[in-house]
Amino acid sequence: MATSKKKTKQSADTTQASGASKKAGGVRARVRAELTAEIKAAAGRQMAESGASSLSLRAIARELGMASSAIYRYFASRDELLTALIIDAYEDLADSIDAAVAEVDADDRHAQFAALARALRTWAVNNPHEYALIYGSPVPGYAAPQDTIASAARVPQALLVLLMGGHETTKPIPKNDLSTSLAGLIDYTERSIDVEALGQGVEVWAELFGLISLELFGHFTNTVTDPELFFEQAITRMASRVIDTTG
Amino acid sequence: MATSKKKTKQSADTTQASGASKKAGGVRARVRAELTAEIKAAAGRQMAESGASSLSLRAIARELGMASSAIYRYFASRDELLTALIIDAYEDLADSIDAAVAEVDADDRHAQFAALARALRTWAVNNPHEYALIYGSPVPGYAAPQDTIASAARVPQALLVLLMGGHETTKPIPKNDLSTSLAGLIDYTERSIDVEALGQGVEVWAELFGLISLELFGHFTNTVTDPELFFEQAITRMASRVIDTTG
DNA sequence: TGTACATCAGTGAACGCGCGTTCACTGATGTAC
DNA sequence: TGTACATCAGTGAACGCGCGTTCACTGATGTAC
Repeated sequence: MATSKKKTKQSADTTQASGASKKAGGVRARVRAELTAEIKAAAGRQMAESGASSLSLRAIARELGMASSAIYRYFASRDELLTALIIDAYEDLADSIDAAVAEVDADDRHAQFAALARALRTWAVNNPHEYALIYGSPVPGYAAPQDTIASAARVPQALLVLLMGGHETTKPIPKNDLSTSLAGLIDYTERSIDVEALGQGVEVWAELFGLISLELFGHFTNTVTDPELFFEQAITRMASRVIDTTG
Repeated sequence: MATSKKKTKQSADTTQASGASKKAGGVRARVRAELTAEIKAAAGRQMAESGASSLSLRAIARELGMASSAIYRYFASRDELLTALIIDAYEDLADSIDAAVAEVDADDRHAQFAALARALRTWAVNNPHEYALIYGSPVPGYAAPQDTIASAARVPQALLVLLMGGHETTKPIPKNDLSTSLAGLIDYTERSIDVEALGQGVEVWAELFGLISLELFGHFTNTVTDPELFFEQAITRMASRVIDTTG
């Protein structure tokens, strides 16, 4: 709006990247979507080689055989590309988990939890750099914008749904330390879940990420010899904690 | 040894950084140790601002008011400095934990575990970048050398000692999935600990790091409203798991 | 205690590199009449 | 169906930056006799 209009035609050039084309079905729009995907794919490949923080727009352009400046037709900046990758990672992980849980008998909640846990670890092992991108140390100088939050929430949401299945309540939320520390979560679930069960859920959630992070980031080397096997056994114990709790 | 000796005097220049001075008590050696510490301190300050992966020798030199090449009298490369920082972080954390545990009655193992857990989280909260450096996603392009392993081991060692106190055994190790997955750890403890207890120990260990990582890396925002309070409650439950198990 | 020599810390210039981002441009594709 | 114009994708040069590392050097500090 308040942009300077010194030059005649091309003054709107700068903010071009973010806006999609008008007609969703148009040829141009389709080609644009394809190239956007290709850029993200190349970025993913690069991340797999040297990690998220050394992701370089120039290297991506090189790989795709285009001028480095051309990337700016698709992403306004390196940060915007990073954001897109983060969202994609969350969405991909959430899709994997949802699909795995959906394949299991809805009544067998132990099995559902096991499916969830396995899907989480499998995705992490197969996409270690994407995992590090979203659950490892934050990329320096990058601040995740609001856009990522909705996608990020989809992942724990899957466990929350599981909890809801067995620990619904209409009782008033007790006023204690647990309800204080989990205030945000309690609001998020619209006060429909037993607080003790919610607490166990968060603990198990943490253990899942702890197990996966310790494994992926190399802290199980020479001690936990077979992390997959250990994970499998931990699943059983975690399932008990998260399913069998009584509020 | 096989280095080219084109020039007369200074040919041994290159490998100067790693070798300490001869006399430990000499003035030069003391000054050298001080400056080494100052470099590491500056590096720490820089890390606190922008993370470990953007650590720059030039920036450190600038902060200390010296030529960037002078750093090479103290550290042979950026990687060597990183290694030193990693070792320092492990050592500092292990010292904190050991000190905290030592302050508690040796017979009260619940209290000992609580002290350990609290010391771990407190250190992490106070040194978030050091924590990320050692327990977050690995710094791209950096491979931790053997030197770090001994220091790294000191941290879980503290929990192991706690476990040994209550779950010593001379029974033969059973041949099952658990003993297979934990083979490395079992060897490390010289087969003197109950395997079930060891498994619980690893799980609790993972939960501790999961809780801290999720908190520090921003995944508790808006859900776990008071992470410290929640951690405190989780400690009690984790202590039961790790102390009260019977093999 | 004094002198000759070796060692060491620190300098400043330079090499070679890669990066994000901007800019004015050319040509192709779409749109309105 | 054809023409005029606006939009868009992509180019290539350039700006300005910071980085790790090497090198030949100067001067100060330590060591051996």
